Amino acid sequence: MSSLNLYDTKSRKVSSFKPIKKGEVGIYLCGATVQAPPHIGHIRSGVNFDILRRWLITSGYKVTFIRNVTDIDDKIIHKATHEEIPWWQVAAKYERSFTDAYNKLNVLPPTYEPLATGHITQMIELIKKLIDNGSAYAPGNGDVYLEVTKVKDYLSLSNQKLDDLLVADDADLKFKKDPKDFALWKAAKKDEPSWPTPWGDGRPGWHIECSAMAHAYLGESFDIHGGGLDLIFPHHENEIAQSTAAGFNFANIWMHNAWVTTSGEKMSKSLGNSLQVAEILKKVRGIELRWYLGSAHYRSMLEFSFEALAESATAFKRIEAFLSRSESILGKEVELLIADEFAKAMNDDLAVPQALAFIAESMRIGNSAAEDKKIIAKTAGEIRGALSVLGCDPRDAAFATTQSKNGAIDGLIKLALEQREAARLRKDFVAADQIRDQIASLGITVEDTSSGPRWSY
RNA sequence: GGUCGGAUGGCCGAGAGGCGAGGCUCGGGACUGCAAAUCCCGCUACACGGGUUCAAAUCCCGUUCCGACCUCCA
Repeated sequence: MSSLNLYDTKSRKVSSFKPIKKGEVGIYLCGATVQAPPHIGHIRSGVNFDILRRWLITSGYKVTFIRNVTDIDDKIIHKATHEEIPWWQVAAKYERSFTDAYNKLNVLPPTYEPLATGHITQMIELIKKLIDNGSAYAPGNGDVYLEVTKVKDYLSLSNQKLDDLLVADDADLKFKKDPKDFALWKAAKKDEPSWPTPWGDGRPGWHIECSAMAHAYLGESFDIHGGGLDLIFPHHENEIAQSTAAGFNFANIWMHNAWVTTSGEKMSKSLGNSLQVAEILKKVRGIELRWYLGSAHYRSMLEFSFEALAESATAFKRIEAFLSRSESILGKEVELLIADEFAKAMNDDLAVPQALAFIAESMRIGNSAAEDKKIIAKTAGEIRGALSVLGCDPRDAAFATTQSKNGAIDGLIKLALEQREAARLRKDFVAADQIRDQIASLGITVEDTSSGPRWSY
């Protein structure tokens, strides 16, 4: 069996994955800033990294997966002020909407999901360390800045030069030694939430939380750090700066997922609510949305359209139908198998599109096999195994439906179908079709097969 | 200005020197009382202009267009 190769943003190459500790993987994923409900771009990131995680688990690794929640930032404060409610109510509300979206798309809960505001102590410790070793300074206005010119290899992740960066027009030159120095800690403005520190009351800068929490849960060095493309600079660059300035090795490899785009552009708030996860789930099931979001390679832009989503859902239903047909032929639940070809695709930097081609080919073989149980068990098993890694196993409890498995209903349908079979035998097709139509109007599909009628919800 | 990605058939979406990934849609056929499902066949694409090569969607040079980031961002 092949072994895992992953693309690293820093080296810009695909190379063999070597965990720091044999058999174990530590992953830190930048999660949501909970200031609005999730749109499908946010959740694509969750799905992409969930596929990575599931593949690592399937490959035999013990995975520690940390995904943070940023529950304090400018927008949260702004929204709280605007809505006249405490900041933590804003954060809690949207944190729940993210959790709900993750659950509906079968994104596994992280091993731990730390909140930024729960780790102020760790942040203060880290900042102290940075001040003590001369990497950071507190100019007396209550802020603490990291001195970027003192950081070795600053901007190596995004491959930029410090001098090439555009300087923000409103850069504070009164207290900053260099306009590109960034805040580790921000002094509290009037009526803002704050925490006491040796430098005065304030709140965390944007990047310090991830350095502090990754350190707290994964240690000084860990395997994979992930997030969306736009986090490369400044967020991840600054995380690296803070962590390495503190003497940590930090992340070994960096993985970034690409956007969900609309009309070729990154999603923006101007699109309104239509692309929020909750809205899309009114049109398709969670498993279908997940299938769609996971189907493109994680480093490729995914051009969203409702048409493409609907087509994708159609394709997925075919696979589901194949699995349930297989179950009825086998007379038992399909066993999960991992095919070599599927593993090979996944090991190649999670080449999901190749994996999908494998699924399509297996399904063709399975469908052509009539009722050959050996072939059905293999193809259906390998397909279910693949779906499971992709988080789209229809039998996964996360997608449990409320469909009735009531014996009385099953019996009544069977009775109706017997009536229809009788009508068909006496060539009374008008009556037979009438029964089928009536059953169909209840949302039940009837298919005639060589071994009698088959029905499904 | 700097950094980084794109452009592939009706649509989505892989590939990165040599047998046309795959899916969806559409058309034809097989099967079927019909329908559905399934299978088979078809729809021969790689932004543009040069070049390298026996061979280029893929490599090189140039051009056009689109997008992302440059301290709010998945």
